[in-house]
Amino acid sequence: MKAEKIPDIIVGRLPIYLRALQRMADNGLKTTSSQELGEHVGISAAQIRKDISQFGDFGKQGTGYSIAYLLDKLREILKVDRIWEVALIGAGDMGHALARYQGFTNRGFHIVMVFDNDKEKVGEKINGFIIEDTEKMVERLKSAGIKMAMLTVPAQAAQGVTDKLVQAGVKAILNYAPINLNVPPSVKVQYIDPSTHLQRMTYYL
Amino acid sequence: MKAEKIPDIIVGRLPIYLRALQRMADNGLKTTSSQELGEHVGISAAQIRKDISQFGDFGKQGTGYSIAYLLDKLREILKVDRIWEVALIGAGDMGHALARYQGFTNRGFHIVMVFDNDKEKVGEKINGFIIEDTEKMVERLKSAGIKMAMLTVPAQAAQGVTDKLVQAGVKAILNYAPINLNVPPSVKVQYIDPSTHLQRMTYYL
DNA sequence: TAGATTGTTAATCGATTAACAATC
DNA sequence: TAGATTGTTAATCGATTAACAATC
Repeated sequence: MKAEKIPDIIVGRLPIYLRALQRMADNGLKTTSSQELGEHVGISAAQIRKDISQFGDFGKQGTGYSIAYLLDKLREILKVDRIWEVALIGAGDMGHALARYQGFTNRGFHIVMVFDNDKEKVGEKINGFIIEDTEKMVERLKSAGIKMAMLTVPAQAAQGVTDKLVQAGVKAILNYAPINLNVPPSVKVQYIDPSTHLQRMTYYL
Repeated sequence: MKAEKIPDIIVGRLPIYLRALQRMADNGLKTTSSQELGEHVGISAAQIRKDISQFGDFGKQGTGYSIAYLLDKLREILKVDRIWEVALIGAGDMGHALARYQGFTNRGFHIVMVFDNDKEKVGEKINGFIIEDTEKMVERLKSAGIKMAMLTVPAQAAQGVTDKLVQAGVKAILNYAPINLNVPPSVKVQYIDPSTHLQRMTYYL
């Protein structure tokens, strides 16, 4: 185990391992090997061992990894051994789909607030949440100490909302708007843009 | 310009450049430089010049790049100088949101079919499309010659549907199900899993 | 014990950056 | 012309793979 700074590219693979291990556990498996896990996620066994060994000696020679133990450790490393409260900004179609999405449960996340700047929508209920006015967002996020947000507003509104999120102390943004966001280095952004993802594949067609 | 094989990591950045340039064009800008584009997308000027120069000499010393010309070239390279017909499999919340999504227009994609295996949903209309039965999917995709699909079915159904897509000749899959898909090397997959994306950020919180 | 598989080292491979001649 | 910026080369940096001693 090394205590040095872990490259971003390795951190990025851990959730993939976590997801595959979770699935193995759900299927009743008890142990796995770097070889087997690698086949599941399409990554070489050597790389998986190297990645995991950055954080500790979690395996056993001859038998591999205890799935339950490795799951625990990965959740701990990724800090998803707890539930993170997430704000959802933008109550359009995509916002609605995320508000109803079941896939956050057991993965460490829970939507607790929904905002929209459309006065017509404010006050409406969506999956049990009352849509709140974006004008009150900074105050609400600050007082609730929320660190994560999902952004499903139109592209032209995204940077403005982002500035407010940063101001409110949000440190991680999952951005569905098809635009690059400008944030200070202390704030992380992940991008989900279906068109961009599709365009990564058309080159090969 | 080199005619050699282009690394996947470079191809993956082109849609980001394309999106930023599109935005500049929308804002009425005519030319840009690797420096300026780099500031927009958070990539070094040197890398942008190197990436672009893999495909040709599209810039001019002293003045930079014509935005319109570079847009044309990037669209051509990425093969989004045409409209790709895309099938949507899974008419749940996420499927509905994608069926209504406006962001595919002008980016090279058009949803033309929607499938679901729920007999209750089959026949229903969603954004003008009639939801079709997954049983008829392979035949329908084959005869329409569709090469791209978006998958928004539950995780436990995803691999089965994927096998049928591959059988139908689909070569690019945008997978929203939180599971790794097994496909032949000739088929490309891109993954969108909000929980995985969020978990890439919690490590830094 | 024999077989399997880890963690780690060294070698290889690939990607990024810095620098600058060419030239618009 | 002078200033700006490209395309490209060489240097640096980082990531992946192969191999194997350690050991369960």
